[in-house]
Order: sequence, then C-alpha cells, then structure tokens
Amino acid sequence: MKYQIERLVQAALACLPPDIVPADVHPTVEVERTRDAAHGDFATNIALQLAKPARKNPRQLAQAIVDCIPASELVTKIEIAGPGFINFHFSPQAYQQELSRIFDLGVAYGYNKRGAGQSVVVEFVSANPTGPLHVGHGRQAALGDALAALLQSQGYPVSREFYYNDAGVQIQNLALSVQARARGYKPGDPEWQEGWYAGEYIQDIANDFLARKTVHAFDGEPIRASGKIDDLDAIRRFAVTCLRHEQDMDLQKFGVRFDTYYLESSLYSDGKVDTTVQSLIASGHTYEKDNALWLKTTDFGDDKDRVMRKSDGTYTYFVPDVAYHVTKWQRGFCRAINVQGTDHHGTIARVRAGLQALNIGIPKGYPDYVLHKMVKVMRGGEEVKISKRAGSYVTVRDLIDWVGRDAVRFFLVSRKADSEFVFDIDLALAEGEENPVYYVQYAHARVCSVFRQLQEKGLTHERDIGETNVDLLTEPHEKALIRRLTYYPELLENATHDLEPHQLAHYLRELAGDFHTYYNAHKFIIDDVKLRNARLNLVAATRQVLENGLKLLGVSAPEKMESKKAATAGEQ
RNA sequence: GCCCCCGUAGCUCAGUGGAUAGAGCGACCGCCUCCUAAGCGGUAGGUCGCAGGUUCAACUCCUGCCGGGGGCACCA
Repeated sequence: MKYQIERLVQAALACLPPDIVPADVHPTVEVERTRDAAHGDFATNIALQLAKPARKNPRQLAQAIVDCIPASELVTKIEIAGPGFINFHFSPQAYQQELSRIFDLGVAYGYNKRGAGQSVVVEFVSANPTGPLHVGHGRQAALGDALAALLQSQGYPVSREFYYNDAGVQIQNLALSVQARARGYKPGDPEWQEGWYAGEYIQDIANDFLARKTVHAFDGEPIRASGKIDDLDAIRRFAVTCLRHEQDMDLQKFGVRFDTYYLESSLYSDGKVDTTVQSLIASGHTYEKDNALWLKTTDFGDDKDRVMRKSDGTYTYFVPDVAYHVTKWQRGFCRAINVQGTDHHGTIARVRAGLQALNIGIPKGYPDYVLHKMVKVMRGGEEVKISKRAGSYVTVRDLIDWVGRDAVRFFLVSRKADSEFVFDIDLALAEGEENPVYYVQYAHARVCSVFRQLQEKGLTHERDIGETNVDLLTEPHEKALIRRLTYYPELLENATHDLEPHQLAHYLRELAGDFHTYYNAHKFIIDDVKLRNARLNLVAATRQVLENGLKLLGVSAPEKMESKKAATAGEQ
C-alpha cells in the first residue's frame, strides 16, 4: 500500500511545472504511516523537504503537488495539514483490497520475495559444550530463530547455524573437571583447581563415564564410555558428547532447530586454519615480533595489532574464527549474521579485519552482528548470578519448565537486543496478564471462539458478502484495526531490515489490544447479514495476522486458552 | 585511560528527523442477564540524564559532560 502512495507522489513531482523546483534537486520521496488516524492513513513530508530549495512557502508548495497527484480509486481524500504535510485517506476499496489479500495469501500474508537469491547464514547460540544452556543462550535462541524467520519471510534463503567451540582451553578444563569428579574430588578440595567446572552435571557425567554408559549427539556416532579414569582424551570425547546431547534436548524443547552444525575442531582437522594463516601471511599484512606472529588489524581500523600465533606455537582464538567466516563466504552466504552476547564486542573488528586482509572479495561489513546484553535473573528480589564456572545458574530448561515455552520465547524477544533484560522468575511464574504472550494468544483464541459460536448458531461466514459490504465498517475501532492489519507487511519489512524481532512482539501486543477493544465495544454475531459478514471478515483477518506473527516468533496460536489455574486445581 | 551500548511516567519498556512523547505493570474509579472478565473503559503520573550545535522541524542526528552496563590479555 505504501508503494502505491509513493508512486502517486512521484508521479505528481514529475509533472510539476518546471519553474517550481530547481532541476538539480532530487528529493527522496518519503511516505510514512500517520501516527494519528485523524491525519489519514499515509503522509508525506515532501513539501517540507522541498520548501527551502524551491524558496516557496511549504503549504503553497504542498498545494501545487496535490494539484498534480493523479486520481486513484484507493484514495478518497488528500489534505494539507500542519506545516505542510500531505495526508492521504484511504477509500473502503483500498481496505477491501488489502483484507482480501490477507484471505488470499493466508499464512503467507506479509511475505515477499525481496531477498530471493541472497543466501543468509544466521549463527546463534553457539554455546561451548561445557554445560547446559543458560538464559543468555535462551535469549540468543529466541532472537536468532526469530531473526531467521523474519529473513525467510522476506524471501531470503536462510540457514540456521550452530558453531561448536569444541577445541581449546575450556574443553580441556571440562575433561579435567570430569576426571577429578571421577576420582572423587569436589569443588573446594585442595586438589580442585580454579577454572574447573563446579556444576553438579559434571558429577553426573563422571558417574556415567565410570558406569560405561553410551551417549550420542544427534549428528555423531554413539560413544561408549571406557570408564578408564586416566584416559583424558576418552573423558573429553565422552563429556563433550554428553553436553551436546543435553543442549540438543534443551533446544528441541525450546522449539529451535538448526540446519547446520559447525565444529571448531573441524577447522583444524581440515587444514582450514593453516590455509587461512598461509593466506594471511601471503597477503603481506602479518609480521613477526617477540617470537609471535601478528596481524596488522590496524590496517583495517582496529586500534591495535593482534597476535595470531602465540610464542608457544598455538593460535589465538580469532584465527579459527576468521577461517570459519571464510567458509561462510565460500559456502555462498552473501550475508552472515551473528547473534552473540555483547562480551563478543571486542572480536568484531578483528574478524572483519582478518577477512579484509585476505582480499578475496568479502564485503567490508561482513559479518553482521546482533549483540545482546545480559539477562539478569531475579528471584525473590535478589539477583541469581549467571556463571558457568560457578555452576549455579538458571538454565533455559528451568525457564521452560517454570513458565512454558511460549512465554519464555515471547518474553525474550520482546525487548531490544541491546537493552539489559531483567527476567523476574517470580513475575514470570505468576499467572495472568504479566505475560504479554497470554494477551496476544487470548486474542487469537477469542476469534476462534467467535467462529465456534457462529457454527453453534447454525450460521456460516460468507466472505463474499463481507467483501461487498466492507464500507459498513465505519466504527473508529474497526478503522483502527484495519489500519493495524494492513501495516503488517511493512512492519515485517522494517523489523527484518533493522534486525529487530522485538518490533514484531510489540506489534502483536498492539494488534491484540485493538482487537480486545473492538471485541468489547461491538458484537460480531448479529442479525444484519451484511454487517455481520463484514465484521467476521475483519476478525478472521485479525486471527490470520496474529497466527502469522506468532509463528515467526516461535509461539503457538491456540484455538482455546487452557486455564492454568484449572489445570493446577485439577492436579490437586 | 580507550572502545561499544544504555539513560523516556513510581517500575519494566516502545517511540523509521515530523503534528498533542506512548504502552504494560503498579495505584485509584468504573464495566459480566451480553461472541471467554486471561478482557474493556476512565483517572493520576513527564524539565525525554545535563549543556551546547546542525535543521523549516530534535526524544531521535553531532560534540562535550554526568550516571549505569559491557568490552579492552601471547584467555575462548
């Protein structure tokens, strides 16, 4: 709808008398949704933009533009308001056209093919297999999955990828921790070293290892524990597999699926790390100093150069990171988006610098980062510290068990990624309106209920009758709801462009609010056949958009609300 | 010390350079003979951290301060 208005304005500008606007002025036509319904549906500030270069009064200029706007059946009224805005009011035909689109497109309403042919890889969670997923990973999972879904809605072929840091110091510590537990040591014992993992799950893994149990991650061979307590390699393989399996279970419960899993260790075994190092040396952006190999990241905007190969011969972490991102590019992803915690901020400049140094055609801003802030977990008015090493932290599994998957997913995407998130366990545990997800789901269930009632009364929903009588929808509540519904495709476009799923969560909250207000103010199942079907069309379209939006966030759209209280009462 | 993010109602947060800065929660007052009250309506609550600058127009962009968080290792 927006583009149709833009075309009208552009056509008007094109046929303005040449003496009005200097020929060298080429303004970008910006058409925006109005904030206030009294201002119509769309507005443009073009006259305000042009007033100065044209040396004209903005309102007079606006009038000149309006005079040139071609007639359109979509627009009933065009008016000049305020300092020189041009406001467009849509006709019932325009509304009807868009409502029909919602019915015709169904679950695909809001989708477009803008991103066709531009493959995107979204990397998220990427937790080290050293413990269960914590709430920070939950935020990443909710964010990353929603982002991927948004990109898909805009036509981008998307791959969801999980990168396993299964090489390095942490994994060694994991193996040592399990070995120590298997030998009967505990955190706090003199033998227990700093940096080892203290969580109880380490004891569980140690027990399973000694019991020679078999585990397998979804993508690997089953591994049977040898039970040999001195075989650190065997312990490491077993422990990593155990934890990968556990993380898989958590993600499955969270409703998040990945298309690809990439193992850091494979970068070494495939020789990709070495190849990358050789290419970087060949590029001339490296030098030896203090017995170490350095990369001149300052050539690419970093504030100081970075060590690639330490004096002990091992690589620093960012070398495999660069090698990994080279594979993303080589695998055909013209865009890469990494969802990570803000603690990864320092790595951005280095990875990008490394990719630029290779000079193999990777764009400058590759990859994109969506960094999220910490999730602070509150319980009983006190903060629960999140720390893998301390072993005491709230896991994704805990949250799902306490408040349900839908609430956790909706909660975690409902805020901007770069704002700190306070997850109050007590609040989330409380039943009722505190969880906005209920509010949105209830709106969906209410529409479903209306149609159940309709059926019980022996009536049917006649879409055609509703469509021919769309002009009967004249109530302010109806107009507001229609405005909101028809904004959905633009909302998805904006949320995707900005990589901000929270825009969708907010939109759904507002759409549900418009519906609940309407529901309370008017009845839908009425005797007047024409008005009844017009209203049923409107609420059916509302249900469709609610379903579509919730789906993108990974939240269910129930046809009935199951009372938690009743369920609890039933258990007692 | 340097870099990034944040600062908007009592609390949690929205707010693509535009028109009278908005929700939810909490508080207070109302609404079930009526398609689910998990809902709706209303009232109260603001020097948009401070000070400059750019602009026809600044919560929004720029600079500097103040306050909060995170990052700055031959750690990953």
